[in-house]
Amino acid sequence: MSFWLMKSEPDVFGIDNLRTARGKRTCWDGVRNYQARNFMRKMEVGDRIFFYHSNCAEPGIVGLAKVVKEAYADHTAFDPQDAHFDPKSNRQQPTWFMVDVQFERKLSRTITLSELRSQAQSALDGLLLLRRGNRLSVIPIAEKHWHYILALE
DNA sequence: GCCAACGTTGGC
DNA sequence: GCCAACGTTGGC
Repeated sequence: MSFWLMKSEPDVFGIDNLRTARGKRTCWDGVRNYQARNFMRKMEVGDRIFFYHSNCAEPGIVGLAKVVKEAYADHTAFDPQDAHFDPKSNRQQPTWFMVDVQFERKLSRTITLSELRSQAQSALDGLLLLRRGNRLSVIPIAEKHWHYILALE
């Protein structure tokens, strides 16, 4: 089993959108970055996910989710009407993939980015989320970091 | 293959 | 709204 962090903008799709989605689950479509795509293709059913709110007043981890379907073609790349349409991707040989994720629970409070950053030099050394200039929307989390961060709740 | 221009991400 | 960081594109 592996551990991940996935970013989403709360104004677009926040933790409450996942909580109230049908089956409390959704397909994670729209990823158009090769590194993030490659991480998603490594995901397995049962993998744990930190749900992270980005581009908002208080960026940080707000909930937990899990992988419920492994990577498959992101159909939004085939739709010319979709904002994430990519003419280079096709059904025979898809460029982009998505996984399905399911809500587990909200945290009792937001574990903020600044809080994580304050420990970047010690307990959370090497956390990719804290790497300078990092913009990846899908990030692997070391198991020891996962447990440490959860204990901050 | 280099690199400038451009678009996007995301913290602040 | 600003801007640094980064990825992608396209001319050469």
